Amino acid sequence: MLIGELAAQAGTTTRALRYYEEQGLLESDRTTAGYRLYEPGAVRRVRNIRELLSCGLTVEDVKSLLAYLDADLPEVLSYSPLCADGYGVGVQRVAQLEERIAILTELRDSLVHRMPWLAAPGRTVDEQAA
Amino acid sequence: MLIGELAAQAGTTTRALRYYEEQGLLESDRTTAGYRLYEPGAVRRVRNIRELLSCGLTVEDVKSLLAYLDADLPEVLSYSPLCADGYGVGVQRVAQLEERIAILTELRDSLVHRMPWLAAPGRTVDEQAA
DNA sequence: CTTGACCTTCACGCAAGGGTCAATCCCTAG
DNA sequence: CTAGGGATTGACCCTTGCGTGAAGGTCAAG
Repeated sequence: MLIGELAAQAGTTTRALRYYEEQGLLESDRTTAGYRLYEPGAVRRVRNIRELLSCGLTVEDVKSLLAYLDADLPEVLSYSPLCADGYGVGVQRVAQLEERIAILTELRDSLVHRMPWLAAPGRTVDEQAA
Repeated sequence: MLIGELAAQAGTTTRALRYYEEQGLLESDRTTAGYRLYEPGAVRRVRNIRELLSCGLTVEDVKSLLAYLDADLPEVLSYSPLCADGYGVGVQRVAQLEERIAILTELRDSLVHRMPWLAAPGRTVDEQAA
């Protein structure tokens, strides 16, 4: 399978696949002409990579989970001894996401606080002074 | 007042002040030698700029509020006819912040959903299946 | 003379790719 | 056998936001 077909089957672009390879998330054989050559299993691998990325993991995070990328991800993530590798990554990333959320929330609140007439339809601002 | 002193009094760096000027947030006279020369009022202006930025407004946002930067910001923001200019900016920026918060929150939840053993100490995940 | 503050201009940093380039390769029709 | 069109290659710059950093030069004072 060439890169174009893999991209199509995995629902992404050739550009992204080359990027993943450059980042060390993906490997490929080469034809004599230098074309990247993939086995059918690469489709699942790429889908796994993309799902993890879309969940908020970074390329670095995914890199630390390389060993599990060819398996069925939902199963592995739920039950397996990936814990040793995955637990740290997951905890750290969730913590980071929550930190970013907290920062943005404070930002939002401070903005609303500074411009009271904004009367946030969202939340807080001293809990709407309720 | 030269740029170094303004930076010190406003609690920032000379680099940032030149950057603000480059972005059109700040003006300066020049000495014959080309040194930036500021009036004492510039301190408040810079503080206002920095506060608005730290509240989550962008440089572009602040640019649209140029006319109010030399006044007492809390007062202006709370009561004045800045509304015309500021309301749109504020509403838009709050909306953008809330969108980013929503994106990150979904990301966090999807990650926790994928790695159930994370058992978020934070929130949601189907409200902790409570 | 030398130090220190100042000047401008260019480049870099993050994240995950997108866009575009010339050159090379493969397959097919004529 | 050959031309053409589509796919692929690596390499380069671009994106967003808010600055930071360095290089190389000018200015004022001790």
